Amino acid sequence: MAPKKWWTSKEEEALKAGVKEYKAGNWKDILKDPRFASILANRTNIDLKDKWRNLNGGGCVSAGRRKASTSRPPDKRIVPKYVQVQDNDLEYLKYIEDPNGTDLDTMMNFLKVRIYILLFCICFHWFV
Amino acid sequence: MAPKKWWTSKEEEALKAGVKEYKAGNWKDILKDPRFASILANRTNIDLKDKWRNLNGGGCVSAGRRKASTSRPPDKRIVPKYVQVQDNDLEYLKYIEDPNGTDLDTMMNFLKVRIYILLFCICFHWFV
DNA sequence: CACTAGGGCTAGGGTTCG
DNA sequence: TCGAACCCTAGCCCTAGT
Repeated sequence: MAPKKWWTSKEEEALKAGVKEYKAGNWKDILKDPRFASILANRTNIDLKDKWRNLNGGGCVSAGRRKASTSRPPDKRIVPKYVQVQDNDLEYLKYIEDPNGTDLDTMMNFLKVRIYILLFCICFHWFV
Repeated sequence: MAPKKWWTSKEEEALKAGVKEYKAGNWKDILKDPRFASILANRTNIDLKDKWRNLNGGGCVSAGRRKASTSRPPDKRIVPKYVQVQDNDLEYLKYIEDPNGTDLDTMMNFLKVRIYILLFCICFHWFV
């Protein structure tokens, strides 16, 4: 088995746009489109098919049918090893590219930059 | 939820022998082996995997899949809806009580307090 | 050989129950 | 509360059919 390559939002959006353009099933056509080729460079037509299946509830691709989702609603509970992103946190994260989430290190770097800018503004204000 | 079927010693020994033969991760191969098939008749490959995980303290299970490593490296991966806590992030989080993690809002409030303290120290230093 | 549909498999986090 | 057993699903693989 190859190590899992998790789909990024960018890839997911490219796939959705590709399906909108070429319809589901024409995976190779999507891959060959120059608009999506670079984004989906390390995805195969099989990968596209599998991802589309997952996006549609794991059922079959053309006629979706699947039992009701049993997934837990995104409440405020403590999540071991993970920090859950709440809706009201989006304000803090809106400048981070991936809307689906990001690793904490990236977020921390983002916050550091914000702090440095804030400090610079304060210093500038006091000097002039 | 299905009623729990507790593992017998015989099943456990068969699982261990199967892992010795086929390496952990090849659960279906173990089930198909005639030496173990009858003993593990009412266990699925998922059951084998889960049991092996329990036998090994809940950690990583598959050390020898036939084709390649399937385990995803635990670094920097993008996690939709979740922000993974990295080892080098513990520095930021060590003052938060819950060792298992916390929701992002709590962490953000913690960071805000740290920033206010920092600003106060700077102001104090400049005034005196 | 190239491509797609669909079933099957594993890993790993989550959930339930004793 | 804790852990064994079970559930859920993303991503990948395998095979049949065209």
